Amino acid sequence: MVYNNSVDSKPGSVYIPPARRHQTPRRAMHEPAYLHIANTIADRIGAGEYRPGDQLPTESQLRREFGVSPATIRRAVNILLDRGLVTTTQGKGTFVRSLDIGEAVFRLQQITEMWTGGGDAEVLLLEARIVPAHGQVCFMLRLEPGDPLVYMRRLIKRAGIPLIYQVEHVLYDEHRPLVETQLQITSLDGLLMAGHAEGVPSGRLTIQAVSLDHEAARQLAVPPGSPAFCLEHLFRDFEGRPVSWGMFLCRADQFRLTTHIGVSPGGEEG
Amino acid sequence: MVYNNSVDSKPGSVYIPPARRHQTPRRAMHEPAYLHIANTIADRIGAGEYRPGDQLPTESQLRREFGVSPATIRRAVNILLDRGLVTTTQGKGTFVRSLDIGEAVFRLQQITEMWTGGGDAEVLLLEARIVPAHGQVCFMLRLEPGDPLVYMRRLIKRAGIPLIYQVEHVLYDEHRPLVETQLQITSLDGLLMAGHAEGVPSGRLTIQAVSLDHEAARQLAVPPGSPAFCLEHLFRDFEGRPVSWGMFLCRADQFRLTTHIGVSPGGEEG
DNA sequence: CAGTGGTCTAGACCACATG
DNA sequence: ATGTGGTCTAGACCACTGC
Repeated sequence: MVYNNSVDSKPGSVYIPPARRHQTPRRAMHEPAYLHIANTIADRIGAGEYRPGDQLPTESQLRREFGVSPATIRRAVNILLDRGLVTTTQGKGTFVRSLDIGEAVFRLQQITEMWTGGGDAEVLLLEARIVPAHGQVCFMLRLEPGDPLVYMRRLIKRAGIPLIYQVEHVLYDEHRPLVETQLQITSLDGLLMAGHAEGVPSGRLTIQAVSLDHEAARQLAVPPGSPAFCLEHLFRDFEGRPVSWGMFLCRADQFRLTTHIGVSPGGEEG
Repeated sequence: MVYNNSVDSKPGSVYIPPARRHQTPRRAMHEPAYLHIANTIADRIGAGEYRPGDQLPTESQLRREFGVSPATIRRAVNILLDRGLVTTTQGKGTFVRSLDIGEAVFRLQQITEMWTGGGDAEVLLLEARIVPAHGQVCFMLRLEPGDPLVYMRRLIKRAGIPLIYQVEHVLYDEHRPLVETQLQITSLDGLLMAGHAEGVPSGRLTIQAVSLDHEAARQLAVPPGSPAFCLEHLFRDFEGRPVSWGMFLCRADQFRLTTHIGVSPGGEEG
């Protein structure tokens, strides 16, 4: 079957006629069945009805209980699977996982929301000039020492409080309008969009704890040696060549990452 | 339709006969079609074939191109969706997203792997005693001041290097065998399983940058004031009551979190 | 061998957006 | 009204596990 006929709707088929199709016997409407099923099972796990190590009802049993097709059950189980609540092994069954700290994932969005949430944040361009590459920058951006690149420093403030001190190196290439674009970025949206320009499809981010040096501490208005998150970023173009490298230094007293493991706390209806 | 007949296999149905069923015309075999399609599209985005803002081919076009059913295309698009590569809006289409730093997610597994990867890590129980609750612990575990709880300190070393200094408070309840279990945990697997015992289905984790105080710095063999990751954990039982609160202090020079955004770098076959 | 999860099909119906 | 994504069905086939 090549499956290239146009988008169906030939009357008289192998389908059950529209008679007695459940219009919306759904529980709260506008919640898909697969989501409802996934949430229901998750709630049972959270309530201890299904305990870690237990085998879940088989998909046949589940589809009988919920009265849906196999595919819908499969989709629900897949959701639980990548929520980390269960494991499945083919031929054996689906089992409730015990809680593993390693499952936790932290979303960087929590940090970016800090300066996109309220509209009163501002970006100050402290410095921007063309400098010759040297030291570690050469290695990160794969440049020869002396190659020109754009060096920039920015400060992000909110309600008068400095939050983030950013240092960035960008490839200097007169064939790309990158530089002009970069220099003008004193808006927030621009800083969030990686590379701040088109042609950047991928990047690597690293976060670690650091102590602030004198200059960074001065800009962030904290004592030297204060702790901070260091968010290092490296962006590449379509050919995989690095085009931008830098770091965001985030005051530790202003930033934290929080997440939940196991059954989510915002457990709505059951 | 109640859909409770047993698991099918009645011969002679509405299905196309096994004649000319593609056994494995799959590209590298053992790769599902939906995954292959998702990866193929992701590669095109990474190569700049589909640019940010562009509309992807409609699902009808895609299913013609790949010769699969609508459901398979949908599944592939869903994968791209929660990889953050595209957005979909009903009635309009599927569009390539421009890279957003906020999309990044960091997996805590990177940290736990540090002491589960090699087998030469060890856990030292520095202290364990029953103390009356006081101060912030009362608030976190919802206790009255003076209520008994178990106070523990542990040190995780690897290859002789101290990596993590852990402080933990656990509810003292003689009806639960929690205490005995807790005290014996000097193994790594036990530390990873949240709550270290059954009955803990959910938890909250927070990570932030801190400066080490004298005691922590001494245990970790670094100068006081050195930076560190502070991983705070709070676990709850099936009724939602907090049962355990503590923190892992991780030497900054030993731990970092790395992630990738956009098209993944380990892009295999195209 | 039967039971389980994993994949896929060929449609249908719905909700939404646009001209 | 047409085209888009979003959901779902009824059933098939496959791979794996365990008896």
